[in-house]
Formats: sequence, C-alpha cells, structure tokens
Amino acid sequence: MSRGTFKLATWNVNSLNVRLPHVLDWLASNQPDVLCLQETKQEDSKFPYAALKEAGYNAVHIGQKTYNGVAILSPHAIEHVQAGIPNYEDEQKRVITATIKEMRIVCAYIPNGQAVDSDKYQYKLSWLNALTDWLKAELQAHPNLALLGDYNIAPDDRDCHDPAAWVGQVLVSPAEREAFQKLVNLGLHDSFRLFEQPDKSFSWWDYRMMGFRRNLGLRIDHILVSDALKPKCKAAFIDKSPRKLERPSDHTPVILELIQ
DNA sequence: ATGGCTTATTGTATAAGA
Repeated sequence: MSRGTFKLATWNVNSLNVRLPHVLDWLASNQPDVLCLQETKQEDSKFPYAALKEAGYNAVHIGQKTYNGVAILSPHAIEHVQAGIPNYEDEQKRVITATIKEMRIVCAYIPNGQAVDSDKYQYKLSWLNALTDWLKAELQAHPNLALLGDYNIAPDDRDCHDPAAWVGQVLVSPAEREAFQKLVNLGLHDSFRLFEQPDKSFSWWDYRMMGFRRNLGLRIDHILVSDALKPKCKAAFIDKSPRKLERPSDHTPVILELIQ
C-alpha cells in the first residue's frame, strides 16, 4: 500500500486456523494490496472474517474441512467473485477469483499429484488442462490478470535444491513442467524471473530433515502476470522470515510489487 | 531407508502433504 506501489502476495499457510497469528503479523508488517492464501483447511463458517476485517482486510474464501481452501484478502473492494474453474466439476476447493482495482486476481491451489504413477497425478494434469483452457478465455475478458498460488510445480532445475535427485519426480516431472509452460504460453510471465534473484531461491522446504536450515527447498509458489501487467512489474521476491517463526507453514510468502 | 514433520480427524492410528 506504500505510495506508487501495488503489492501482491501469495502464501500457502497450511491451516489458517494454526497460522492466523502469522498471517495477521505479516499483514501488519507488509501491508499487501492483495494476499492470496492456500490450504486454509477450514469451512467457510470457521474463516476468520472478523479478525481480518479488524486488521483492515476484506476477504473472500471457499473452503472445506481438512483439505484445500483458498482465500483472497485485500484492503480494497473485492468484486465479481468466482469460485472454482467454470464448467469444471471439482469437489475440491482450489480456486477463487475476484476483481480488485481493475485487476483480475486468480488464487489457485494446484493439486500436489502425490506421485507420477498415481491417480492424483492424472487429476493434477487434467486439472491444469481445465485451468489453462479457462484462463485463455479469462485473459481475453480481463487483460490485467495475475495468477497467484501454490502451483506444486518447480518450473526449472534452478527451482530445485537437488535436480539430479529429483529427476522425474512429482513437482518437477516433464509433463508438469510442460503444463506450466502452457500457462506461460497463454501470455503469462513468471514475475519472479523478471528480476535478478539469488541462487537457490525457494518457497517451500520440507518440515523433515532440517530442510529449511539446510535450504533443501523448491520454488513452487508463483505469481504469473499477463502481458499487460508485465511492464508494471517493479520487484519480486520471496520473504523467508515467516518460515523462521515457531510452528511455521512449510511454505513462505512470495511477493510482487507493481508500479501503480 | 519411500523414512524423516505437521496438520486434521466420529483420532489414540491414519491420510495427505511436497
């Protein structure tokens, strides 16, 4: 919200019930214009609308017990809200879309896929197909569009701490990377890579094996922006500080600053 | 070594995440 800058962010919180204090602290220190959350893991009746409102944030959410759940937070008006991918049957609450300040904001929790030989992997690929087909139309209607979320895809070897060990695994497999490329081919840009970045920049670290301390991570949370928004991008970065707190999410916020 | 943490659940072991 600082003058001249419009700040977008995405964060997989791995249970908003547990992480609400971290989210409120982060909102207060960072004052984003848009924060997309994934894995709220709660039904809408449990969503903390009041606490967020008190912090100055409007919110829209679709969620379910235990799994999934996505939300968009903003101090600005949140309009034309759409839940899910239109014309794609899916019981899992993974997408919410809204218009904020004449920008179409798509918040997505792309399926994990579990393992390349699993049904969940097939679901992931078909789900990505449906998302891509729909976004093609959505981009025509809304040239100013950003797709923020947990993609569960590390698009390039430099987005993986040990590419050799991960070859062919879920999150880095060729079919998943092709699906990511198809999103890019719609006229979207990986905003993080529009700028020079430190080597071994990641957005997720395994809770096990001291993954964070050893920086054994992946960059799987992304902010893709449309052609129309690309010239407005001013800075992009990952904020590792919430990952250092007590009881952190395994993901950490990814941020994009636009020139307003 | 397919483990290792963390979360949530008609829980006290299981499923899922990535």
